Amino acid sequence: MLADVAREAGVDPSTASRVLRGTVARVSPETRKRIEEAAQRLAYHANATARALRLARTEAIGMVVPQLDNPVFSTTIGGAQRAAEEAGYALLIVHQEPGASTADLARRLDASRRVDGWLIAAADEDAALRDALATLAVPYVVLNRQMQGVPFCAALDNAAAARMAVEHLLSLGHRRIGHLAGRLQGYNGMGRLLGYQQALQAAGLATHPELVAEAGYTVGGGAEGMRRLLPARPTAIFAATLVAAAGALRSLHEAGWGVPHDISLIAMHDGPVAELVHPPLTTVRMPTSRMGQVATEALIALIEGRGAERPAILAPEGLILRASTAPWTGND
Amino acid sequence: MLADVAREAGVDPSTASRVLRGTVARVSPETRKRIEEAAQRLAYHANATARALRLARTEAIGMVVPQLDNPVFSTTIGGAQRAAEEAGYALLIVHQEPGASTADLARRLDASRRVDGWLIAAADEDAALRDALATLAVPYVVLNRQMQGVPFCAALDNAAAARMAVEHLLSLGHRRIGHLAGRLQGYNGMGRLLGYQQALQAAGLATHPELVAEAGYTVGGGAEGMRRLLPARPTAIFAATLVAAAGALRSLHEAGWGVPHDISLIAMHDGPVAELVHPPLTTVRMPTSRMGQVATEALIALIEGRGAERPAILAPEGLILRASTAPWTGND
DNA sequence: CTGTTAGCGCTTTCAT
DNA sequence: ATGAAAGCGCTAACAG
Repeated sequence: MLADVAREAGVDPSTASRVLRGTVARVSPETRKRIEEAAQRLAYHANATARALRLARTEAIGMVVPQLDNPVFSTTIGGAQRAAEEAGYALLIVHQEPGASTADLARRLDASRRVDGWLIAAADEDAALRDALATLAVPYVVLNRQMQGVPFCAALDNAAAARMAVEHLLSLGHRRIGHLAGRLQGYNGMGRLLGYQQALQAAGLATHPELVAEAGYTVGGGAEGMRRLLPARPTAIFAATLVAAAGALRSLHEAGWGVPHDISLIAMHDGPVAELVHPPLTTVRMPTSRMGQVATEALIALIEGRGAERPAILAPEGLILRASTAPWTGND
Repeated sequence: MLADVAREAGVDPSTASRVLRGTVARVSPETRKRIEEAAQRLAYHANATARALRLARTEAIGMVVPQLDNPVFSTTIGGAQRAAEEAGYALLIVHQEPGASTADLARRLDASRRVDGWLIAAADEDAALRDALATLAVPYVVLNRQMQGVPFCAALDNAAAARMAVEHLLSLGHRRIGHLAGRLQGYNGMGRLLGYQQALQAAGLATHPELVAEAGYTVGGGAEGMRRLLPARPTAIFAATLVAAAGALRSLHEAGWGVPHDISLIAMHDGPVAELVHPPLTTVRMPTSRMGQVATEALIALIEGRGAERPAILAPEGLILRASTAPWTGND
């Protein structure tokens, strides 16, 4: 209790508060010293609840995530946590159950004023989400996608990542490059497809519809998509996600195609899974942790009235070369 | 604001509070109705901060986790989140950075009285953790291990899971069964080794030291451990974790041993990774989500003064049969 | 059955 | 430079 510290130092609580909060206070050095020592001795830490009530700021931010066990989100949380802690904020995680509408959940917590702002990492953009965001009483920031009319978004540069992946394959001599796409309706899936097309175009290659299969974000989808791509006889594949790539690996194995001997495979996103499969996957590493950090910093800026900058579209961190890609030597 | 609701309903705030909090209140039905309608109309939700200050309870619990991207922890968080929400508590995640001492982090938050209790999922038990726990001002519960003198622990029944795995291999006719162990000093690694030995013993088989290799919890460790096991010519392996199993798969592949043709492989813990590798792994599924749930319920009981029960040691959920195990047909 | 009163721990004018 | 006083929004005695 502050009162204890004040008593111990022989001053009024208000004076102790001034010192301990580091206000621009005019306090005599001796008094300051006495108070600081007393606080130290009593291991004083301000009661966050009382502060929050008085200041009308909780110094906590909430984060809505659709899945915890997806490395993309868990690393994003890591980045957010670090940035929050850095700025003295606590991070409250709200795991959005598959059923629940994204911000329905948040809304309840929002109304109870437990947090000063929201980080929203929604799986999908839908009208319901938009509506919910509009009713939020506190600032918010959207992660992992851009959305029109949202104060701040932090997203990955999907097109650049896709280009980087495809350019790698091109540099290895591949010309028939297939794409296992994410959801073609979604922000991220769309961006990756676009980058894939841009890279081919820049290399003077035509894009063939039969070289693109929507695989979604599951192993089964990846396996199934790969099977559909096989007849087109690609010599290399750019998979939109690690999970889809793992599925592709399975189909290729079943079909008797050796990786990377018969076909090269590169995936977007890096993570432990890339080293667990055989062969280990060459990937494009994305700054997911940074995305969490950037979003959190922007949110805190918003909360503290320092308006946020424009949306952050984060460039890929680079290629991680492993064993799943190799030069094309065959006669195509 | 409560005052608004009270005004709208033409009553005193205290009366509105009584009704809205569902206190055992003697309030006339009409008054109650007026208040409830007013609250509805104004979309009233109590300010959690003010409540917390008044009640000296935040209705939030904190959870310390060493890693977010480990499926064991992410599913545990999921279970905790559900139980917390069910009981009206918010869940505050504190990601323990590799460097930071487990509860050092918690301690700061603890002193600020942001949470009513702690869920501690520590990676390791050490003296520092014990000391830190002892200084906590609020109740806590330890997950993923048992610790002497801790009010409540929720852990997995490692021995039972190991027995289940080994018994499966035995039932397939295997007799030379190796074990890729976790950390042999750790609670979980030790329990798994014990169960492995128990199952062999129950089957009247001797345990051979050369059939056990400490692999830790990394791919590299698993690969390396498997290499050390090879000379002993096991016909089946029980791996303490999925990650170690994935590493083992790599070594086996490099050594030219076919799975499950030449050797069977079963791992503890089930998760997405089991289906990503080739062949898909047979596993023992563990109730990690339930562990989070049970721990949270016990913590809330502790917080609310209903003393918690004895430690919960959770039995495995069962065998998940995939393609990495097969009957032993060779001449051993 | 309902209103009055006090106070949770802190910060911030406003006085002195 | 420091103290006194008020109040953030809510709940729980205590009165009536």
